[in-house]
Amino acid sequence: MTDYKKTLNLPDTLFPMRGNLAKLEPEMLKAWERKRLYQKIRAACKGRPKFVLHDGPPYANGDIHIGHAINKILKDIIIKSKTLAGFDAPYIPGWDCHGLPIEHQIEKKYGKNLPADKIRELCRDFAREQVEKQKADFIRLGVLGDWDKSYLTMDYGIEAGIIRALGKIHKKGYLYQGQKPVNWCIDCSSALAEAEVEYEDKTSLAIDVAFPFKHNVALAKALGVSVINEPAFAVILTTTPWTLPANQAVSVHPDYDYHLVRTVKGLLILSSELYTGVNSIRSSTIDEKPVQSDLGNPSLAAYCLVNYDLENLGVLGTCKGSALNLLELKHPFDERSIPIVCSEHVTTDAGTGLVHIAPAHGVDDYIVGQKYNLPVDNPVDDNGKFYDHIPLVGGLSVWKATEVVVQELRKNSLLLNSDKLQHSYPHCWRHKTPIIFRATRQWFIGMDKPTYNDASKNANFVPELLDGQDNLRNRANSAVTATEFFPAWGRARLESMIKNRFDWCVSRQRNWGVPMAFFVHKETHEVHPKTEVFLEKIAQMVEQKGIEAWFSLDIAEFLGKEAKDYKKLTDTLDVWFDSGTTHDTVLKSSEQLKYPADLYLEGSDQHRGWFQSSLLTSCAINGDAPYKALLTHGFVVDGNGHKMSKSKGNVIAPQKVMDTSGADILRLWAASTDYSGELTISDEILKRVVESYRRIRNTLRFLLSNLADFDSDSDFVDEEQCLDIDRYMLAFTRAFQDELTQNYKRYEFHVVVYKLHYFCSEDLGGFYLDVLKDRLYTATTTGIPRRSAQSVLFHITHSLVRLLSPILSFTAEEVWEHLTCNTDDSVLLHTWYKFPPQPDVRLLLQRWTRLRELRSDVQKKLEESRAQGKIGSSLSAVVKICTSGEDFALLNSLGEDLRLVIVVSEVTVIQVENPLENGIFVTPSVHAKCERCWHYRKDVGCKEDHPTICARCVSNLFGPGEVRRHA
RNA sequence: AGUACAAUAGCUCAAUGGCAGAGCAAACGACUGAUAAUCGUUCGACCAGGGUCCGAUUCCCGUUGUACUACCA
Repeated sequence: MTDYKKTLNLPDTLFPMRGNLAKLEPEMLKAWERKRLYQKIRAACKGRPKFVLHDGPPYANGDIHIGHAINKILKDIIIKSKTLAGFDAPYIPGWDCHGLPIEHQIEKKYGKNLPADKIRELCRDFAREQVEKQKADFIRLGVLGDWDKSYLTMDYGIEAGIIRALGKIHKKGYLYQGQKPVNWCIDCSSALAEAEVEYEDKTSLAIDVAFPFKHNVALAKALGVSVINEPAFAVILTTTPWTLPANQAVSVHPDYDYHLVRTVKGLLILSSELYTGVNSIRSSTIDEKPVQSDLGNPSLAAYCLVNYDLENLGVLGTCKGSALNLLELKHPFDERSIPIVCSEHVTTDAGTGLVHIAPAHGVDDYIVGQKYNLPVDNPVDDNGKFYDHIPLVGGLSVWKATEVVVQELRKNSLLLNSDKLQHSYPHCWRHKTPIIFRATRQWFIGMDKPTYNDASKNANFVPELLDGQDNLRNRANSAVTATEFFPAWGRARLESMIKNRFDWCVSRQRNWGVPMAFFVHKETHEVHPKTEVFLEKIAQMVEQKGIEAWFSLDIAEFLGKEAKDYKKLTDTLDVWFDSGTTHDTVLKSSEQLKYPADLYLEGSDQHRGWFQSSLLTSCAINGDAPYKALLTHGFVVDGNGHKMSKSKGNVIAPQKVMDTSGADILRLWAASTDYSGELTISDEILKRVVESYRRIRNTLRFLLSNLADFDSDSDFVDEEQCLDIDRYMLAFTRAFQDELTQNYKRYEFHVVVYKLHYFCSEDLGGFYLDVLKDRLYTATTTGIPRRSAQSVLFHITHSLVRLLSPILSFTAEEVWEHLTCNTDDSVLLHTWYKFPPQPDVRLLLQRWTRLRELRSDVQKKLEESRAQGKIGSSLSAVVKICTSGEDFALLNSLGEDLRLVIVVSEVTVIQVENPLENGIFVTPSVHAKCERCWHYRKDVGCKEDHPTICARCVSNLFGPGEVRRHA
């Protein structure tokens, strides 16, 4: 008996079924580094149109988490797909290195009493360490980039660039100094950043204060009543009585209703809106006393009167808060007049519906103050004491002042109530003492300040884009209009943020940051008139020695005898300014990159952050956005849609996934998830990803294994000589590639993954390869039918490996090595596969689409027989198809090849007149099974010396080989 | 609390003001020439609720989640 298995062309490859990615990927990374792959790609892409994705610098602190991973992977997929699409797409990764979080790390480790230059030195070292750690992980993800020349915002050149950028913005007239309330710790004598504040319970004195109206006539008019001839008061509640000396207004909500209520203590303005708070304010009082019924609902006014122990003697009038706008009040213990203003931040869950406004002591107050042009006079010094010249409380600490204020109010009969209140209050994280809000001198970039220059000089700036005046807000607005957004809602988000944002406070009182390298006049605080010249000189010094050059600089060297009138500004820049100006310090100065970038890609939080800081600085400097398009991805959450936290224990570390499953699994996950919303990850999800990876990998393996003996130089069969099904699959794959490259272009990677997977399992595994196996294995090795199949498999593999490579970079490279046997080459050095020309494939596609449907109909019937135990393998079956019309013609046209498409041993197609007679009938074959090709054929044994094989095999083995036209 | 985005089968994704479509998983079966693979068949879903409409998975309200902002007199 002959072993016919040896006569078959069975699959053969060294490409392993299991990826063993965790082990192989690091080796491949070494190989990429060894052959300088990134630099090779740059050389190969030279002269092509550029596509610049500018890397938003992650903050150089802590190990990378899954959020970093998704961001870098998406960027990498884009860079690679753009390269394949024929662009020169460089990638220069960056890091954000200055700022408070790093300074904190150093303080935590070394204490906070180090000299400033030592802190900066330690910070610099720390940041460098962090960068190296993160860089190693990013590289491990398979992210290809110029890691040797990555940019750090603490590079001396960039530090100098930041100072120059500040100079440019200053020159345009956007920079100004102003007072703004900040968190202030009395014990630190310093401003605190948000991160240095913690909330704790504190007991404060809550007092209700009556502000006398100055003009009853105006009040009467507002209320629509004829006359008011008793003293009237607007009543406010405050838990910080010490802020009353800085009071500049009383605010009402424009849409709330307000009553003028008669009491024995005078006429009081109180809101008649429903009280919506829980009884947190003086609850004991409320519980004990019934709410006055003649006011009807439990309104704020009703609650207040109960608290004040006053009887409602009648409501004289009612009006909307907006009607009270700009009425004049008398300050309760100062001679000043103050206005009533309107503000949306007034609420009904506590107080009177009227709020005392001290712009120097509260952010909301400050905002309202800006709107109404109220002065930001701050009466409190660095140590929390009122300045000596302040009446009543001069020289007192704010806490002492509280008592004095209360006494004064009581004396003036303007105190309606006072009570102790426990509430959450900000405290200094170091001293654990209550902080205060206090306005200090800060530097701002003005959103609405007119641009100071003639715009015509600026090549990029298009004045007609501006909506109205040339200022930063309008410039930013126009720039947003000119930007493309993925997904589209990003535009509305950025737009509304630009519209509503306040001036950008760019100064910080910290050590680890780029200095605002100004000389300011000791008396007037004005910057030196020659600032422009100085800044350039300083920038040159910083270029040599880093920011330390400024801090160690001798003022006399610069200013000579003027030095005594000026001081060096010790403020540093908000770290967002550093990253926000990378379009100026990195894009413009790099030979590889260009301004503006084609794309910025970050998490959705960066609408508030980097997207905006970059937009503002670029609009200030250039008049337009530093990017043509913005792409946003969501945050990573767990399988239940909840955010990851250590305490919940649902954190998935990218390092762990890479070390167990491999980076390609993480990449496939990242690509398969729709990033426009939140991205879910869990062990189950990863398990599914691994399974889907295996499917793709196995398909590639099968393709490779059937190309083992195929030499593309000598064995290629021209398209027109290929069998019908091969020509169909070629056309199909071309269309498939076109679709996928479009999906790549639109950044729809999850669609790419889905389609790739479908293609591998349905189009290839479930159809084409299934049909092809017989021909590949049993046909004459070098005959046209087999070479035709291999030619198309070659095209498919080359197309597929490229389509995979932006996502499954490691696996694609591994395939590439097996496919080309060239270890110097890389799939990433190529562009999308160029298929041979194939004119007019419409009919071809149509025919086979229908054939596949009919094939699937037969398979259902086969399964029925199989379930009944009539047949096992589909080759053990004989099929009779009764049909009519086009289907008959189509099936019949395949002739003998039809059974090979359906993968059964025998098919007869019968034309019927009546559609009711349509049907598919399956019976077991009565013939012997050919030992070689496993078909059940009547002609098995037709050759005497080979009694166990069929005629087809005989011809393939000893004759001219079988003839096939269709499949 | 406000704003934005999201919600479809166990998982990842589609489509649609008029029968909700895939792949994976699962179940069953076949094969043993892709074999820790492969092929086939089957099973399975519109966020609870309310509204607009002849009709809602789709539009509106609400719920839940996420992000940003505000946490306050």
